[in-house]
Amino acid sequence: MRLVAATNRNLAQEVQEGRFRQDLFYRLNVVSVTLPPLRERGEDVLLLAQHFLEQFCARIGRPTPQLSPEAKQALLEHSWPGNVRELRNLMERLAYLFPNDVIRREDLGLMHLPGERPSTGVPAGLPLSEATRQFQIQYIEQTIRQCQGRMVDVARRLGLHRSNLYRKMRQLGMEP
Amino acid sequence: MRLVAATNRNLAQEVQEGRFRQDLFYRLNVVSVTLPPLRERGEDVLLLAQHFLEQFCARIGRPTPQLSPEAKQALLEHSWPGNVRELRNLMERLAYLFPNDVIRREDLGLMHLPGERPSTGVPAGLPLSEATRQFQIQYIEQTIRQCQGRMVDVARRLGLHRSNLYRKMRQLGMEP
DNA sequence: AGTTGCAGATTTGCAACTCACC
DNA sequence: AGGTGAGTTGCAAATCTGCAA
Repeated sequence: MRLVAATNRNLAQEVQEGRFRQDLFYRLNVVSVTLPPLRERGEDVLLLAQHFLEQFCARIGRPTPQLSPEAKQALLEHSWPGNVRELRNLMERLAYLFPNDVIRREDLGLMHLPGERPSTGVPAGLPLSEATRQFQIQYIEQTIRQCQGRMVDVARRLGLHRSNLYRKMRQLGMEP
Repeated sequence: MRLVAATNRNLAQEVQEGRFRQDLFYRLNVVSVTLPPLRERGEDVLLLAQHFLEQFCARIGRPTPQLSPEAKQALLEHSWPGNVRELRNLMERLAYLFPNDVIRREDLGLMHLPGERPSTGVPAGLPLSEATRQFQIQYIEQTIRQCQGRMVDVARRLGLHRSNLYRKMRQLGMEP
């Protein structure tokens, strides 16, 4: 760990002082920029959480507590509107406020914030068929709106034959 | 450019398989998060645009069109409130909607906005099949993350039989 | 605009299988 | 020896698609 941390310092420093290859820096940049937001990074959330927790606990000189399985699940399900910053702050709070051996789900105090939806606009946990159904309804409705109801245009934009557009709509249970 | 994508994949993979220090990976991420937004990155916008355009055109098997000088100028002047994601979506739209040799400034339709962000997380104007493909990729990836890679659980949550989950993933073009 | 019939393509569930790991 | 989980394959049945009417 010490070694890696040192590497990091050097890297950031090199970049700032222009000794680090700009194209390599660019690569890293692209890699990172292309990375999805925290909520889409799955297990990384846990790795990061662990990392922050250790870091803060070490700073204030207390042993690092474990995250309970339920707590981990909660971390994975949270949408992290505040991205890494939010995760970091949460871990800091935990390090200070919960001097237990194990961090439980309740300790996190995450709860679903209103307006918190997965990036797809469709709630998680549904069967794929149902999730897809909801998505397609939204998508078709949106297209109908954009074509102002002209179904020929709608069908063309959706890449469907007219007949199948109607069939699809009936199958999805949309009436108008 | 292709190399960058490959590098990214490998890096993420290395991390997952534990051969790449997780904290170093985290460092890279932080480095990137701290980087200036797209609008301040000058010519990178054009490089990225070109890259995405090639990528999407290749996927649907059409020759890559050129960006006219005016179009390039427009790309550079745009403020990219949606960052790289927005740029990527735009190039995808172009690949599908404008089968011309040259993409003109008007084709970009940048000017207006920022209301046009669809609630679905998938860009508008795509064929339903392609839009659905993208949605399902996101949805499945999200589920895999929440199940931390245990494909039995993933299949159960998606209401699919395991075998069909794998078939679906291959059909959608997701390998890892 | 909206429907239907039909043939061909796709997708599904299911079971059975291999492979690896412990 | 078990036991678990990943990943694949062969069918037949169900579903979806394009086309023409």
